[in-house]
Amino acid sequence: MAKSDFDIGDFLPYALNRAAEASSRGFQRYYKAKYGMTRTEWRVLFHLGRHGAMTASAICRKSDIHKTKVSRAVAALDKRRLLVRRPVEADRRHETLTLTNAGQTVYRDLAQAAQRFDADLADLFAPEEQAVLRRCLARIAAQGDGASG
Amino acid sequence: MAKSDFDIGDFLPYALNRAAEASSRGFQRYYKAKYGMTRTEWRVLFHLGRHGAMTASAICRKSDIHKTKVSRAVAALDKRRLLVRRPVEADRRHETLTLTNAGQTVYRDLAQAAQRFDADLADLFAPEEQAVLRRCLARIAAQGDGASG
DNA sequence: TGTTGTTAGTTACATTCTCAACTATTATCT
DNA sequence: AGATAATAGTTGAGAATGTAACTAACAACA
Repeated sequence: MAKSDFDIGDFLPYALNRAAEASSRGFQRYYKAKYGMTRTEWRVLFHLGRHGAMTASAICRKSDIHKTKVSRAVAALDKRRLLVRRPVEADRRHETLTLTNAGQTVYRDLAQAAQRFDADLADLFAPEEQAVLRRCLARIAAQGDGASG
Repeated sequence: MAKSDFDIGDFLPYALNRAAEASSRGFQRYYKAKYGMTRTEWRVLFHLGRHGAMTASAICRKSDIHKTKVSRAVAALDKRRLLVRRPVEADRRHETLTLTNAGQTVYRDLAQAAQRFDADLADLFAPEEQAVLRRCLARIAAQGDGASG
């Protein structure tokens, strides 16, 4: 059964990882150099900028980021005054997170930069290829844990 | 220019990351639970198992893993007696790394497991889709740093 | 031979991640 | 009401990573 010539380059998770790292590098350098931001911080900022005020746990659900990472990212963004936390009256375990004006400015800048990087990447492919690629990626992500053993 | 409805899900590096993480999870759990291994350790082991004895710097070149990570992974594998280091007579800066019998056993087990996981993933796609996917991933990885601004 | 530069690999430090334990608040069930 | 469980979010310890500085061995050239 096991082909002895199975190479690590054939291993899909490996190929995905390398592509993910390569494609992230440029944008990562951008927000790191310009705002000293972490990937998690950027993602949290993005969710708030794109979808409006929400609680930390809502971000967790939407993004699949672990709550400790979100918690720390929120603390960092709060410290830099890019967002404010407001306790929810009805349930004081929750805090509503809202971007400040400064936070929205950063969000807009990063969102635009992200679009530029994305467009550059998209140039590598024909439209049909890109469609297939995105479809495949979505399917892999959706399949979640799956994969027997 | 900037479409305001640009969503994080549309951002290719993000989609790649999620797919990479989702696809890695199962296998990662496997080698972590069974051998207490790190991803870097597995990769180093794999290179040695697949391509035979080589030096640490050769592994760095082939795998694009940073030398400090390789160094630590080699130390860990050495400690568990999965490989042996043999200084190269002609140039004593080098060490030849060779898997022990125990190391080869682990390699074979992990290589087979990797193939199983890979096959399960491949089942998500039609053959043409899979071809396109792999081609796209290779192109992204190859493009390396690229991406202008 | 001695100086300078390069390469292989390790070590140190600061940051980030993971995982488990913890506090505070609300929900449930009797 | 009172005990128990669940949820939101934080904190702390240990592992993993990234970056830079370091040691040791070789190369090249005066």
